[in-house]
Amino acid sequence: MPLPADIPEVVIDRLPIYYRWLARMDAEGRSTVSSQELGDALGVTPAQIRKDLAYFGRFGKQGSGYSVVRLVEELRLILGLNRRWRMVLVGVGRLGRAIASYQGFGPDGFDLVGVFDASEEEIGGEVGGITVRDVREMESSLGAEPADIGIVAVPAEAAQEVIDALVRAGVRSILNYAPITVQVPRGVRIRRIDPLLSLQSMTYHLSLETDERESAPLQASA
Amino acid sequence: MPLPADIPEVVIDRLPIYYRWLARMDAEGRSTVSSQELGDALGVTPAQIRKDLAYFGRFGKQGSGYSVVRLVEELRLILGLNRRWRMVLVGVGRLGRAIASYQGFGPDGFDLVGVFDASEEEIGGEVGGITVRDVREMESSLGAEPADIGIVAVPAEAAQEVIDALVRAGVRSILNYAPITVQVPRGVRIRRIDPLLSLQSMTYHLSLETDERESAPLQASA
DNA sequence: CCTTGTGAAATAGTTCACAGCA
DNA sequence: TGCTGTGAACTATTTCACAAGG
Repeated sequence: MPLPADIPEVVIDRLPIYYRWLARMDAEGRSTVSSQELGDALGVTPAQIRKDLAYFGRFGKQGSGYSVVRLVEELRLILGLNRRWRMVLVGVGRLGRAIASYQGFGPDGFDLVGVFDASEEEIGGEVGGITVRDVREMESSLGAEPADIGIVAVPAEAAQEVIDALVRAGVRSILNYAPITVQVPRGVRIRRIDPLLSLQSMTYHLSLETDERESAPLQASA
Repeated sequence: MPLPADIPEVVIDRLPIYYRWLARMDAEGRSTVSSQELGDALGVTPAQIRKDLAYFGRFGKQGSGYSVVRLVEELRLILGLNRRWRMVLVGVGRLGRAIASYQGFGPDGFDLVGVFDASEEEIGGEVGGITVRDVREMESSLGAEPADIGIVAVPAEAAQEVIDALVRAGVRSILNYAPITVQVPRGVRIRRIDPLLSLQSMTYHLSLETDERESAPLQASA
């Protein structure tokens, strides 16, 4: 592999989107695709797609475009989807249970291998087919059986503490569902899944539109 | 209000993050905060915070910083959080049910006012205290009782169709939980909640780290 | 003719650094 | 003194536009 220099994060974020569409096309038997068509399907400019892919190699053929199978395979390698990843979940409230029972991660190479909670009532119980362990023994558990990714689904108040523990346990990538901004040391990667933030930025635009609509008659008559 | 020109989307996306932290500080009785402290808490540079806020007005005081209550109130107005928003949910599978029963939206002004599904077995049932209606009557239902925001939690195959129907029904903001990229006409705002994409971009970095660690000894000896 | 890969140009976003005010 | 608001400088990202290859 070319093992690239430093690729902008935005580029990395788009690759899974390309990958998903291409994998679907591949499953449907499509053999080639142009940056134009891929871009049309995904709402991205063709130039951007070509630039993004060019960071990693020269996968296309002038005149015909990209081989779908080839590109799927390249993206699998680039994104590290050619192996399985071990995830642990912390928090088995409503949300944690929903995540644990979600069947959509497994087929893509993500295995839930551990579940932790702080509540006496949950510890020892079973969630998503896995026995819930005490979050206080998480650090030592992960020492013996490391995990690649931590999923945090605890209340906001507990999130920082849980994330600190995950980091101490050597987890370098965290998916945070708790509605709070937490600190992580350099080298640890954290992503938030926070629908409320999305809703609140959407209402900014909705409010603007309402204001415009209300003031439009005034402007028209002015 | 200043009713600003065109604010970059990234700025709008940060406001709810500021808002959340400030609301918490306000609840704890904090009276003022500097851009420095806010930035430290949220992992943002102070200059960025000042620039972001300056798009909307001059809320700070030299020497002392920002009044927390004042800023919370300003952000409430800017983000349109001074009123309630009507949301409809489409899809009552596992994920849809989890969303419907999530109690975290209500306190922030988001009300679930309608739930739709395509399955005969679900229609007429109850989810999150609301009767599930046939998605085929969604358009006319929303004509009578409009909604501001649509939440899509259907399988990927159905998502585009459902979103088209929401758009026809006049919904201008959509939160898409379906694992697929869909098309919306200009003027309609869509945000995806897609944990798998986050995981897949995290594994890019995880793979890189693994590669580095493995090749480090070779480099050291070279 | 069609479509890639890519420098160069353009646009967008962030950070600096400091005047000015409390 | 401490901190905001803000032009100016810088950095990042996107788009353009075209040579070159199939």
